[in-house]
Amino acid sequence: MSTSPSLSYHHGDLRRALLEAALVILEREGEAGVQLRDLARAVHVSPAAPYRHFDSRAALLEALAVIGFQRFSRKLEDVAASGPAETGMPLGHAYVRFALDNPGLFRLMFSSQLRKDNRPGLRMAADAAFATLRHVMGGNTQGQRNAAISQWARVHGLAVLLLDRHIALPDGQDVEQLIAGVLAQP
Amino acid sequence: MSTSPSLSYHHGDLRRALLEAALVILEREGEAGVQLRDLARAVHVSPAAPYRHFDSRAALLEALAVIGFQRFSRKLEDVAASGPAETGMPLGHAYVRFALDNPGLFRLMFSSQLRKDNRPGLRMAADAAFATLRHVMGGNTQGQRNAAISQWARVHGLAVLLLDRHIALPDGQDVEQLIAGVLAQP
DNA sequence: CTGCAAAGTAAACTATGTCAACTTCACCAA
DNA sequence: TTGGTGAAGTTGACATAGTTTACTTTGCAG
Repeated sequence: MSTSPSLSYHHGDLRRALLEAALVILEREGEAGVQLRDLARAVHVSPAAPYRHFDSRAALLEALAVIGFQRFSRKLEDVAASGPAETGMPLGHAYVRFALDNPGLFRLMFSSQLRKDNRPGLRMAADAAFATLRHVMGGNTQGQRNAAISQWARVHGLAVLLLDRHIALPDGQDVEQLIAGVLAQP
Repeated sequence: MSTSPSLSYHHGDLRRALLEAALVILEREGEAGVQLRDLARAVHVSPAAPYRHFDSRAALLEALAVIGFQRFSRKLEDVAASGPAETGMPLGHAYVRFALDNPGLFRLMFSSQLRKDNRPGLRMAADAAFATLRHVMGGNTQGQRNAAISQWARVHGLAVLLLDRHIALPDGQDVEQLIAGVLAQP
């Protein structure tokens, strides 16, 4: 999958290579571990090379987060398409599972660092993903809206609290059981 | 409240002064804005002075987060003490309100950056705060436990999503109404 | 009065993001 | 074929922030 190691002056697909390397590091060391110089070294280019493709480190992180939202959105759509959504449970489960499967990415997507410098791309990607949610959950009246937000908040909160290991697992119970148990609540 | 501007060589209460300055900056610029050199300058000491009181920047941030959890815990206890907790609503409301009133602090408390370097002090402060929650909500059976976690997750998720402005307010509705509406859901 | 340890200072080291000036190279018009 | 041009990389340097080491000041115990 990795680009052919053309030893030429030009890398050929540096942007993608940087993002791939960044994703690996992001999951292994978290956002702070994603350093432009390291990425450059990992891909065998000079420290300044990434600037041909990203205005700044923040821009690269934004690109990562956007990718994250796209994958996230896709996952949710898949689930929504497969089942007729009797309950929101499968959707909620997919939401939490995505977070647990991509901890670094998920945290980056909801990082407040990125939110500060108002990056329209990120906002749009996030809105698109949430639009999927909103569409699936439906609800026009205020009551339905509140119910939908309540569900969303619960699922999101569960994901975040599990990610940060704030919820202690009772011995003999695995995460899946816990998620199912919590999402089964009214 | 600020320490008397004793122009002496020794500051007198540098640790507290640093934390106070850090809290202000934390709320104004977020975690990234909390820089040791800036804090030192703000308190009129040399850049290395903070190291007499904190091993590292991370240690200072941890101290801030611990303070946050203590305040948080106290808020929750106050609410729990005042009302007989018919519903969890007042507690949940206090939870969300704390987040909205102290955005920088709240985000720091749940920052994954700090969690990485396993800081026992932070973990203990967090556990103490959550113990309050657990105590108030009660619940020994697995069903009760799941219900409690469900409530907790919903409240936490609501706080986080509101902080990051991911929940759009319908026009003519303020945040309080939204919180009440969501927490009123079954 | 004396001396010692706590609390600050000064100066330097390192790492990282970032920029400016230069270089290569693929590609295309003449 | 040739020559130039712009995109993509390189080199070298700068600024800033965290951190360390060696030195200085000063309150205070004995």
